[in-house]
Amino acid sequence: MNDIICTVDVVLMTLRDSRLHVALLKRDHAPFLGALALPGGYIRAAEDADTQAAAVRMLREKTGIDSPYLEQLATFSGSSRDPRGWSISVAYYALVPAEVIAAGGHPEVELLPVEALKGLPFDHQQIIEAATQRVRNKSSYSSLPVYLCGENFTLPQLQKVYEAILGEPINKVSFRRKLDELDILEAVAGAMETGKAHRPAQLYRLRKCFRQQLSLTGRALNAAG
Amino acid sequence: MNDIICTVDVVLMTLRDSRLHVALLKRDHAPFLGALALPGGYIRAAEDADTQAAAVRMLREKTGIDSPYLEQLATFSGSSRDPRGWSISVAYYALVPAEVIAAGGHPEVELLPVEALKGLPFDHQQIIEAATQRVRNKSSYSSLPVYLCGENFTLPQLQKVYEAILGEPINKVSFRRKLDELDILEAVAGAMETGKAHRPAQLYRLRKCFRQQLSLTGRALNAAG
DNA sequence: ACAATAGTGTCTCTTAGACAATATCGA
DNA sequence: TCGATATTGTCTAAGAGACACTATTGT
Repeated sequence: MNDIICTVDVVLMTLRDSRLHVALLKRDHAPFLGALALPGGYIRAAEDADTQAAAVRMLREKTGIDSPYLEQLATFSGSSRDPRGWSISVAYYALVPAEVIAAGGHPEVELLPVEALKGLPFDHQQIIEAATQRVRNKSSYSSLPVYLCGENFTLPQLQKVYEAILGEPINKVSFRRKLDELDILEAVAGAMETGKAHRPAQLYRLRKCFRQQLSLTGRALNAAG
Repeated sequence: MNDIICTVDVVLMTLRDSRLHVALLKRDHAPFLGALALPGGYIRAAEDADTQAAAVRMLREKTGIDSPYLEQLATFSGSSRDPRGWSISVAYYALVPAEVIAAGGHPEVELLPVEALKGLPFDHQQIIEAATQRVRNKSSYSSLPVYLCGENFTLPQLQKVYEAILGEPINKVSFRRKLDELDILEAVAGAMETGKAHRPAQLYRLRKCFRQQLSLTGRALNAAG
């Protein structure tokens, strides 16, 4: 029918040491055999219902992860991005807590900070930059960052996640007001103890009805806008 | 290499009678021969540098238009959207003033309101809905709607365009304050006359440096947020 | 002069951010 | 009790919307 190479790539992101990281894997095929690259591969028309399903399969096969949040990012294409020929890559991005990546049981997954990446094959650098920009932008007006937290988290923890992504401090009162308005979190019975030498923080979790959907704040969470 | 059908579809939108319209064409090939559908077609690996170039070509061939604003919308895929088999459609959307469509020299182009479409082939209805949502959303925080105006326009005209897209009235003072802050428009020498029985409005145009890029307002232009 | 809409000044109300007071833990 | 951080109350400042006043045209 045609000679276009159809693939899917997944930008699996997490927060480690207050910095966004992306999951990369050593390629086990030519081209770029052995190079660190995004988990991805050919769409299999016979088994994938659509590209989203292909992305889910790819993530599961290569990292052992089923991410609750997986969104289409954009499609990258052209004759020069893949040495094998004219290709299309439908890119997706996923956000998970760092523990989930460890629990995936694929120790070969490498986490690298999204800045200071270099020498990536194909246009993977560009794809990662687009994903980073999307996450930063979307975090400024939505509840996206909760997917980077574990199931339970405290408000100060969540605020630190937002600040890490947005790269600037957030007003504590405004932040809590916003989350209160959104009404997407619910307090968990027990407070966080961990033996910290200060007042313990209340644990929260995403309310059931919001487990897989995002909430928009309507206004930016940060000052810059 | 594979059996995936690779196509591009373009949602060409304009404003007519204060309502968003989409350009549709009667299909001249099977499947769905004769049905109204989005302008689109196969990606030609031999002549298209990438999918964006394919969309530009498609728009030019089928409507005679070179749109200054053409953005990737999303990619639609799967085994069931096209009766010929597993397919990928990279969808783009373009915004032009209604006059540009007439000037394209393709009288077979039909303009239909984005609401009340029915019986479209493939998943074109869904693609158009996604484009409509994107335009509405993006208009609430950017200068996107200027691409629906002609080269010169008055502020009251531009405000009516915003209001038509957003579907709600905008505060005049806030609207002008916002545009003033954005600093993307410049006054044109002559005022609008047209013999209206009232004070004439100043004509404006997009400043050169903003001809092809969008400006973000940082805050929503409408009340709802 | 009148009708009609453009353009502008200003007041108010909402909301974001600063500041600070209170609460609660471990040491 | 002290140090540290969580949580909450309140004041202030910035920005959006309401209102209304002035400006300019054709009839």
